[in-house]
Amino acid sequence: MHTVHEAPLTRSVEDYLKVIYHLSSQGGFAATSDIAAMLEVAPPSVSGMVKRLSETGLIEHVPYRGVQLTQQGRRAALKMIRRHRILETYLTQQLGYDWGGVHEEAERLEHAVSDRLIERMAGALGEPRYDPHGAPIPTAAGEIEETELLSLAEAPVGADLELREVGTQDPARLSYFAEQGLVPGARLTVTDRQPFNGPTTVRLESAGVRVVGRELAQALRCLAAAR
Amino acid sequence: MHTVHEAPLTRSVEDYLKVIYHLSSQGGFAATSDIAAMLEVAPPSVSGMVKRLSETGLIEHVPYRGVQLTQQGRRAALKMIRRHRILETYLTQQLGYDWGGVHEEAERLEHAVSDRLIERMAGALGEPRYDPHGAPIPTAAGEIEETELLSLAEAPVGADLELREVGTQDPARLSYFAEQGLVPGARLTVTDRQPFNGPTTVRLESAGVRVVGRELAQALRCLAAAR
DNA sequence: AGTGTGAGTTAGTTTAATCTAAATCAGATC
DNA sequence: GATCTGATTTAGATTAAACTAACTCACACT
Ligand SMILES: [Mn+2]
Ligand SMILES: [Mn+2]
Ligand SMILES: [Mn+2]
Ligand SMILES: [Mn+2]
Repeated sequence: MHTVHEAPLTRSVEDYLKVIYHLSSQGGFAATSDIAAMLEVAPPSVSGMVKRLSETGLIEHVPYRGVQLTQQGRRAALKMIRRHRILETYLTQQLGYDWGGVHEEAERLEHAVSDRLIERMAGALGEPRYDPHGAPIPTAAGEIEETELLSLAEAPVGADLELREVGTQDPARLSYFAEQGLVPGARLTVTDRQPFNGPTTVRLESAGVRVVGRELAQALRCLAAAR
Repeated sequence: MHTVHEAPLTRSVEDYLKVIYHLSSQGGFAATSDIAAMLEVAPPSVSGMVKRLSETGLIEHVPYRGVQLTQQGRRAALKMIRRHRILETYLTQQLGYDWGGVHEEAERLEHAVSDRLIERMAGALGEPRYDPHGAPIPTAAGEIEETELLSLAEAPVGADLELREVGTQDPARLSYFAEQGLVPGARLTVTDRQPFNGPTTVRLESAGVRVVGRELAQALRCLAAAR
């Protein structure tokens, strides 16, 4: 089990790997333009980086089709995702950050912390399994829980659901969700959906009725509630 | 009090400013070769950076003599030193780091944290005034305590002293100091000094006698003890 | 005053990461 | 099957930060 040389990755490389992980997690290829959009860089910048990453063996590139992570790349991506989510959890629970402001801070810190620090934070938190947005935290060994979740926008009327994960990192949306009681763990029943991409209406178990437009509903990822 | 543009500083620039601060804190100029040695880069790298920093107005360069910080540069340096020392204190007090391992971690984190995070950490610690090595922490406003300290290597025999600051960041030396009880706050009396740069012998108020070689004694900075 | 030496600077190269402009590809449409 | 179009790649430039090799300066010593 001797790991070879392992040149340290740059901040840029680490961010590319995370984005490629997210874009290809449903099995497909990550497209150049999608990577560019998520990282807010120009497409040629991505082409350049893609060449270097595939020479290093972190990704597989099929020209004009897209990229996928190799085993090595996936390992590195999951390590960064663990760092990011442990940091978000720590900042929220120990330093009073709210779940809107935490992403930006973690986005920078994830590249600067040592493994040691992350494990100390995880220890102080009692090895948390989910971040403040409900996203699963990969283990130090690189395993991640993969639960099929259903977005609220496509849940059938009548379904009893548990909100598990809030899939946005926009502070404004997050603070709106929080004030609506739409947070991970919330129990709800879908009572109505309007046609033509219209809003979904839900009844929250511990609060009132909420009408959620399609765009926001897509970010709310749920699981059939245990009853 | 409107601050102009303020382009964000790079990691490199921030480290240069800190080093220049330390090298010129006794009033003089920081020499190119000293900067190079402390940052572990080649002298021409320093010359190049010096040109850029003086164009930006962060330092004043007198060719062949050295550099000094401008007001703006000093402000930026003190901000980094605050970050570094708050981080060291936080890692030590909240996350179980020992005072040997903490410097390296802070050296990277100081460039990634936000002002907000630093102030949260400082708040959680009760606005600490000294870091784990006894070094004063600049305030958020950029003020730093400047106490004249006497190195143990030059303290007269017979002096009653309080050890205030341990001026090294080498983990091996730090752990040796800790096991000898030579930590900030320790009270001691100088009982002997051998000639020709020989060792200093001290009696620790709450422990026994210690013989300290010249090199280590120079790192122990003391103040005449209040009695 | 002349000279030697070490410190400092200049010149030129390298690598990572970005950009814009231009060329090319692949798949959809006619 | 030819053509259009948007996505992708290539080409070439820029900036930060480092390096080595070569040159130059300041100053101490003779
Ligand atoms: Mn990041
Ligand atoms: Mn998150
Ligand atoms: Mn640093
Ligand atoms: Mn310190």
